[in-house]
Parts: sequence; C-alpha cells; structure tokens
Amino acid sequence: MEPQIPSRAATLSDVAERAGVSLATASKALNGRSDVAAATRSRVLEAAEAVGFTPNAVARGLTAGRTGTVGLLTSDLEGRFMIPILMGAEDAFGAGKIDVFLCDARGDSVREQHHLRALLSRRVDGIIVVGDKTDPRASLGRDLPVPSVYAYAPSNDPRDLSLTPDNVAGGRQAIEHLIACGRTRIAHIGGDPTYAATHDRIVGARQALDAAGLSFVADPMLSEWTEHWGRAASSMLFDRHADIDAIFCGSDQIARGVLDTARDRGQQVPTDVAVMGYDNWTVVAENSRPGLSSVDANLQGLGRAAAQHIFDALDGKGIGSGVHHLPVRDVIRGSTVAFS
Amino acid sequence: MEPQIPSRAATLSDVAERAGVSLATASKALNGRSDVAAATRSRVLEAAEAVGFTPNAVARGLTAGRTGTVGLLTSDLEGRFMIPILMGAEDAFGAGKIDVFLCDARGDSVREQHHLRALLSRRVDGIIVVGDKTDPRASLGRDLPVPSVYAYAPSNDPRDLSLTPDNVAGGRQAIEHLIACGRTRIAHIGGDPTYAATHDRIVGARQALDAAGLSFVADPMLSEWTEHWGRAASSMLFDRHADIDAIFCGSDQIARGVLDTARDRGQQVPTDVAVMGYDNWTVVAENSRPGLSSVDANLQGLGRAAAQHIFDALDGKGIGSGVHHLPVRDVIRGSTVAFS
DNA sequence: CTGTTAGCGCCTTCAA
DNA sequence: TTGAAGGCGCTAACAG
Repeated sequence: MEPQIPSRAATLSDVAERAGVSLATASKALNGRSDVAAATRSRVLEAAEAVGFTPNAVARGLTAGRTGTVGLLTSDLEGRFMIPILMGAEDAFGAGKIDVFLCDARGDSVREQHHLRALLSRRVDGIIVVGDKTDPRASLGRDLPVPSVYAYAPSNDPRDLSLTPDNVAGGRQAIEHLIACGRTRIAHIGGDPTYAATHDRIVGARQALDAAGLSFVADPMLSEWTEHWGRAASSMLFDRHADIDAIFCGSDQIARGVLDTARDRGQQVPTDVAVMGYDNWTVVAENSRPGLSSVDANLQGLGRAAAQHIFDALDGKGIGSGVHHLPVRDVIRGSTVAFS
Repeated sequence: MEPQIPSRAATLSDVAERAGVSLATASKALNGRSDVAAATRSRVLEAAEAVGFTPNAVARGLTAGRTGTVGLLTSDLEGRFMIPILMGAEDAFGAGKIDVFLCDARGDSVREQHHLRALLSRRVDGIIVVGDKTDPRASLGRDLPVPSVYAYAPSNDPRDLSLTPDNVAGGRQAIEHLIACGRTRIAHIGGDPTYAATHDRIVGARQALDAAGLSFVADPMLSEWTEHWGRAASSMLFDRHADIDAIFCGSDQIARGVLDTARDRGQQVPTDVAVMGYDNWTVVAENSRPGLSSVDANLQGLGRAAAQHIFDALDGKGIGSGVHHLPVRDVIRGSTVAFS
C-alpha cells in the first residue's frame, strides 16, 4: 500500500540522503553551480526526481532576502481597469519567477493598511497600487521598505512613482480623429464631473478643436458614466442642435446610450453623426451597432510597465518618481468610419 | 540625521534587545501568550512599536508548516466569472489572515503546471482552481500535498471537490418565473452548443415546461454567446412565431440582443414578449431597456464556499469530494415584469 | 515567569 | 570536488 499523499513534502535532506551526498552538494547540484562533478549532479537530479522534490521557496526566501513575490493592492476588485493592469503585470512577471499577491482594499483605507502590513510581513519584493480612477490618491507613505508603483490612480506625493493614462492626449486624439473624418460640429457628453478624467479629456479635446479653429457646438454635458445619461443627454443635444455631426463621449457606456438614441431617432451613424467612446471596453464597443470607435488606454501595457519598474528596482536601480502619463490610442470602428 | 529607510527591517532580536528580554520572551509577549508578566509584555510591545517591528511571515511559515497563503489558479483572467469568485474567496479569507496568490494559466496546461509547481514550492495551504465554463476540466491530480477545490469548472475526477452553479436549476427557475408571469408560448435562444451549460439550462427549462404541461414553441436555437446572435435569432423567431410571449436566453448578452430586436420591431417588453437572461451580468442587465431579468449564479457565494472548504481542510476536516451544484436565483427586472 | 536550546529548509562561506 | 558549520527569523520545547 503506497502512500497516496506523502504526509511531508520531500526536502533537500531526502534528496541528499538518497543520492548519498551531503546537503551542500545536493544544493549546488540542483542550483546548477559549476563546482559539482557531472556524475554527482546527475545522481542528485535523479534522486530529486525520484522523491518528487520541490524546493521550498519559503525557506529560500528567508535567507535570500528576496521572496520573489509582489503585492497588488487594489481599491476596487470589480473595476474593469484593474483586470488588464493585473494581466499586464502577470505577463511581465510571468516570464520570471514572480508570484502576485492580490489584495482588495474595497476602497477602505483601514483595510488597505491592514493588507499593506500583511504584504510587508510577507516580505514582498514590491508593491503595485492600483486605483479605479485617475484622481490622485493618498500615498502609502515614504517609509516603505520595498519599491512601490502607483498604477492608474497616481499618488498625491510626487516623490512616488505613478503611471497613469494620458487622458489629455486621449481627448485630443479622439477629437483629432473626428476632425480627420471631416467632422466640424462636435459635442461632448461626459461622465461624473467630480472625476479628474472627465476634465482632462475635455482639456485635450479643446486643444484639438483650437488647433483646428473649432469649438464645441455646445457646452460639454456632464453627469454620470451610464448608458442612461448617454441616452438622455444625446436626446437633448439632437433636439437643440440638429446640425451636430459628431459626439465625443467620456465613456463607452455613455457612447452606447448615444448610439441607441440615434437609432431610435433615425439618425444614421456614422453618416449623419459620428460617435466616439472612451475606454475601449470591448464588451460594450464591439457589441454596439455599429461597432464603437473608442480611445484605448493600453492598460495592459501600463501594468507591464509597472511590473518592469519593480523589476528594475529589484536590480538596484532607483524606482524613479513623478507622475508618468502613458500614451493612449484610438481604436477605430464603424461608429466614426463607414466600412464598406 | 535620522535614517529615512531602515536598510534592514526590524527583527525580533532588535525588539528583545531593546526591551532587555530574551527572544523567547519577546515572542511570547507579542503573540499574546499568557505566561508573561504584564509589565514585561508592555515593555516588549513598546519596544516593538519603537523599532517598527513587523513579524516576518516568511520565517514564521517556515516553522509553522503553514504559510497562511492560498493559490488561486485561473484559466481565464479576463473571464467575468472569476472575478466574483475571487471576491468571495477574498471575503471569506479576508476575515482571517490569509493572502491569495493569483495565477493566470491563460488556458494553457503547461503554464498551469508551471504555476502549480510555483504555488507548491511556496507552500500554499490550499489551492482553488477556477474555470471559465462549467464543462469538467482535467484534475490537477490526486497527489497534491495540499487541499484543493474546483470552482465553476468542476474536476473530471469525482474524488476531487468541485463547486459549480446548478445550471439545471437555473433553467428550471427561469422558466418557472416566466410561467408565473402567465407566459405559455416560450422559446429559447442559447449560446455555444459545445458548452455543457447550454444543455444543462435547457434540460432544466424543459423540466419546468413539462411540469406545467407546456413545451417550447420552437426548438432551442443555439449558436454563440453574443448580442449579435441574440438579434439574429430573435428576428427569425418573431418572423416564424408571431405568437411568442416569452424568450428565455442562455446569456444576458444574447438577451440584450433580443431586447434590441424587439425594440426595433416595435414589440413591447414585457407586455408583448417577456425576456429572461442568464448570468445577471449587471453591466448588461442594468443598462438594458427595460432592465433585464436574469438568473444569478451567486458566484461570490461560490467563492466564499470554496474558501470555507479550504479553511475546513486546514482544520483537519476532510475536504470532501464530488461535484456540488450550488443554488442560483432569479433576479427580476423590467423585462419580465412591468413595474409601475 | 523567563531564558536557553533546538530546529524549520535552504544556501553560503570555508576547510578538507 | 565535496562536506561541515553557521545562520536567515521565528517558535516550541524544556529548564531555570
């Protein structure tokens, strides 16, 4: 009767004993150090295989000072922004041998502190702080023993390193695309006016309009990030400005509401009116009729960059500081360009 | 000039030395053991505070044999099923002192094995395997040194413990609700016919129809989980069966397509035709016009249950086995019931 | 009540 | 090339 579940995981001593060598030799052999005879090495490897040896990363982390783990501290697990960032980070780390602790603070600073302490006690090699909006958030503080990066939501302390999408550029690029499509009578429907993103995107949009000698046909309409608001606002817009030929929206959800209203009112998209969204949330953008052109913040790239900075810091390079605005890109679909 | 960043994190020896006691005493005092004089304890706590002591969970894990960590092995980080499960697990664990390693295998079994080995080498106390559909998946094997639970996608080995939503009950409950609303001419538009969920839901739906002496007005139409399919299929349905008074859909996306088509064709929802979705994906269900009634699989509860099983296993109780079908519930909105 | 000792599993000097 | 010894930070025995 063979043991189904070995009560104790195989340890290096087991391997050494089985191979008839000392602990030190077994260690060297398994870690590919050069000063081991080829014959000895293969004997050790064989023994390791036989007993199903898995090196204990916990023990290793104790001595090494590095654990090969990183903490991802998010304030919103539901948020669709965190997911791609996390994927990007996993991507960058995945190549190496880093594992990620995911901690959700639920937007509660007490919970956040709790998780932070837990992460530090686990001796993570770095921390990535992810927010669910681009407004600055409180810094974790300057006295962290490990490098940290703020992703999406920048830290309010300029000495921290923050990576956030360039919303101003996003607004600018959206309008530039609409202008390139020949639109001149452009309106804006934005989301929650308490969000920095709302205003940043408008700033960028106005830059592009100015550069073309244009301006919005109506004051930007701001309220909330919902389809409902998109429907309501666009309905008002169509009533008051029959000659509108493009609407730039603060989010894809708003834009989808606009598309629905346009459809209800018999407005052809993009022939009569072009519609541009923001976020490139595929589930919304790709299911619209027509598909929704949108601004993509390349969050996966942002997550990768965050991970890369942690890596660099581990290699002794400084982590850097300041708020870095990462480039965004237009994704063109049928709501601004009629495909054949 | 005070040290800004202590080059070395404070250790228990530092605390002991500062408090003028031995390592063991310091340890006992900090861990709230009884056999320590009150005065000594407060002196130790004070010293710990002073040097900013954070216990090293890595070292502790080495001795304890338990690390207080759990691995979450997912095959689809993008999937919207994993998020609520993860939240539920975080929830259940969050109360205690468990942290979660998130690993995304990207549906690649090689990557999965890689992550599995990494998790085991980190000596996680348990593993939760999350799939993105309810079809059985390959077991991780019987020789794992730690308890494991399969969530959403059950293991193909009945000796493993699997938690998955009860799709049959979901289909049944959906139809029961429609019947309760007085509908009798019911059709079904389902998703990908290669998914087990597709057929399970139909099985349940037919149970409810049978029980009421009814049957589908047309054979279930199956193709893909998209709004596009929902629009196309419902259009055909309306053409062929003008007397349909309810459509049960395999997903919220499909249902949303149905709603759009109904709107385009001037069909009143729910007056003329009631529409029921599946998944209760709020971003879709709550933004529809009218709001979409749907079946909610309570995935957060499923995640919590998975975590609870791991907990129990840690306490020495067996982890259990077999595929457990967890209850689901109808969420009623305006697409089946006209609210005043 | 407090301190000493002995590991947990591994890696890294240093001798042999 | 190999092995013996020390230590990473902590906790659990046992003595004092």
